Parts: sequence; structure tokens; C-alpha cells
Amino acid sequence: MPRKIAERQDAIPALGEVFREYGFLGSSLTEISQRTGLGKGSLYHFFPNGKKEMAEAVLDDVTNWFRDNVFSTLLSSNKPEDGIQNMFEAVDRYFHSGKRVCLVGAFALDDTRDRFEARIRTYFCAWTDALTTALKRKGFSDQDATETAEEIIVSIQGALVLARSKQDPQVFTRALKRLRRHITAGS
Amino acid sequence: MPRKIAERQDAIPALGEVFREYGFLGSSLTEISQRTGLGKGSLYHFFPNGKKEMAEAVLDDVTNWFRDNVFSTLLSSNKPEDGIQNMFEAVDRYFHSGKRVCLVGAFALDDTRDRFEARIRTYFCAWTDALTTALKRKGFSDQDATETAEEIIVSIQGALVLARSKQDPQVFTRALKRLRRHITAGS
DNA sequence: TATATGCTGTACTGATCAGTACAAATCACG
DNA sequence: CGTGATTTGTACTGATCAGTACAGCATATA
Repeated sequence: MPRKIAERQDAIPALGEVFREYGFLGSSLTEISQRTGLGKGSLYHFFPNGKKEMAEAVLDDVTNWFRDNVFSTLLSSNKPEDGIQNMFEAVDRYFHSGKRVCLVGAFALDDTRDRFEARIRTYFCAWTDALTTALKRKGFSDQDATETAEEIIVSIQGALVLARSKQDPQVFTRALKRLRRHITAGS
Repeated sequence: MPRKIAERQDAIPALGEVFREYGFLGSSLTEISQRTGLGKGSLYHFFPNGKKEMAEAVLDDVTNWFRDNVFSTLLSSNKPEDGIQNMFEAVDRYFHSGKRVCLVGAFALDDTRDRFEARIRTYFCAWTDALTTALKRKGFSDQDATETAEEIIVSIQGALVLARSKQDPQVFTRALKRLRRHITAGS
């Protein structure tokens, strides 16, 4: 009875949405089973180490998406402005203009962080480093590039928290707009 | 056998720390019982509606603390600069210079938000409103005050997320420093 | 059409969950 | 010293949890 869902990879988007909605602890295998359309048998066939392995796969998928769609462009683009511009567009798309939370940030806030420490740190460090590099190439001093990169990622994460808290996605789009302006203006 | 712990209020700080550490769903009554020193009997005596009522009490306590230590000064201070300065000091103290997460923000990120929707919104709206008021009195235009208040709260929340993600509290103190500078400089 | 492989559903395990019931213990107050 | 309200520990409930075991089905290859 091979492949109702052909690949383990096909389950990952649904897994991500479940973890985003309920957190790691709150995501029961029953819910996961329903949302992925995979029975327990299949789930443990694809993810022998259970829920932890599912979450790791999702975190890896998130990081890979950002690597391919954000970090690589920040690092490679001839014109650093284009890389940064692309980042804001990709981020806006990825977080559904403020209607979707950051899974990595959400995992970081409670003791779930301790289970996925390395992956969480990797995600944010890779982002910080790529953005810092782009800003330096844009003419920022080392110090200034580091500070500004941190400021931008801080604002994106905070805007996601506040948008969800107030149930007002525009908090997020306003924050992105401010950041774009902040970059193009001096400093 | 009245009062081993004299007041329901005495349990709230410990409750807050448990919820901060494990989230709402992850906080088991066993853990809560150990950390507060109260058996199940006592817990359900003080909080007849169980875990939900405990979390509500903690959220109310947080909001009251901010009302008394942050919002009131923002609204009442003769010199708005003093109110804002006091806010930064209080926030730095409250979040232990980046080593403590925001419980309200943490609750907002997953489906826990839906259980405490009103309280979460109240907390952030009260903060936004008080800060906007102070900025207007400091001479900011309506538009500018609203935008800047949102920017500050976004940055504080994001800095808490990123500090915990990278396990580097200085992310938070750097963000506060930037915000102070941002306020005192023009814009 | 046989066989091996890979996928799936179902039934189960023991642990833990939130919440309840209640009797015993303690103190305030008379 | 006794009575009554308040606080507490303990034992219990039924539900749900993550994870396991395994039989059986479907398909690809031969």
C-alpha cells in the first residue's frame, strides 16, 4: 500500500501549520494525524523518532526556505539594495503580511527552546549574519551594520508578536514600511 | 487549617514563573503544585476554575504591575520625558535585562491567545495608548506619536524573542539603548 | 502471478493530564 | 474548651497523551 502521500516532505507544510497553531507541546498526534492526513502508522514510518523529529524537519524546512529565498540573495546579490529589498518582499510573503507567526520565535519563548536550541540559534544567526554582510556592502560601518541588522530582525519578530496580540496584521506591514524607510534614509 | 500561604495573591509570582517557563498548556498541575507549594486541594480552593483562572490571575497581575509602574507615570508625569525614562528603567527591571520573557507576548503566539484574547489585547493597547499620550505631550504629532509608540513596543517584544533565541540577553539591552537614543534624537 | 518492499489502519500500552470528592486538620472566635 | 468556617492532603475519575506492535494491503519488479 505504498504512498498515499508520496513523500515525507509532502507532510511538512501541514506539520508546520499545526505547530504554528498549537505550539510543540500543544500539538497532539491526533491533531497532527488529522491535519496531515497520515495515520499514526505512517507518521512513525516517516518520522521514527516521533514528534520531536517532525518538529526538527519543520524547523529545517523553514531554515532552508529562508536560506534559498532570503539569505542567499542577501549574500550574493551584486547590488546589496536588491538583496535587502528582496528580503522585505520575501518576509512579507512568508508571514502572510502579519497573519502568520514565526514558528522559530514561538518555539523560543518557552522550554521548547531547549529541545531545539541549535536549530533556533542557527536560524537567527544565519539571518543576522547575511543581513549584516549586505549592509556592510551597502556602505554601513561594521558596527553600524551589526546594530542595524539586529534592529531589523528584532522589529520583524516584535511586529509579529504585536500583530497577533492585537489581532491587527497591519502592525506588521507598518513595521516593514518603517524599516524600509529607515534603511534607505541615512544612518 | 487556614493559611499555610496566607493569600491567594502570594501564589501568583510562582504561578507566573511556571507559565513563563512552560507556557499555558505545558504547565501541569503537578508542576504548579510543586512550585507554588500548594497541593491540588489548595489550588482549587483559591482558583475554583482551575488552570485557566490561575493564568487569568497572573495576566491581571502583570497588567496591574504595568499600570502602576509604567502606564500611570507615562500618563501623569508633568515632564513626559520623565515618564518615558521611567518606562525604560521599569521595563529593563521587569524583564531582568533580557533574561525574562514577556508572558503576554508568549501567550499570544499560539492558540493560547484565544483563551485570553481580551486580557492580551488590553495589556498591549493600554501600553500603546499611554506611550502615545506621553509622546504627544513631548511634542510629537499625532501620527508620529502613534507610529513611534508602536515602534517602541514592537522593538521591546522582538528583542525579548531574539535575546531568548540567541541566549544573549544583551540583544535586549542594546535594543533599549537604541530606543532611548531614538527618542531623544529628532524624528 | 508470485514475492518483496513500503506504507497504512487499528488496537494496544502505561503514563500523565485536569479536575473532583471528601475527610481530616487547623485556627478564629466564642 | 468547643464549634464552625477555611485550608489542606490524598485518593480517585475518565480522558487523552506519545509511542509501539503488528497484521494486512498495494504496488513495482520479476
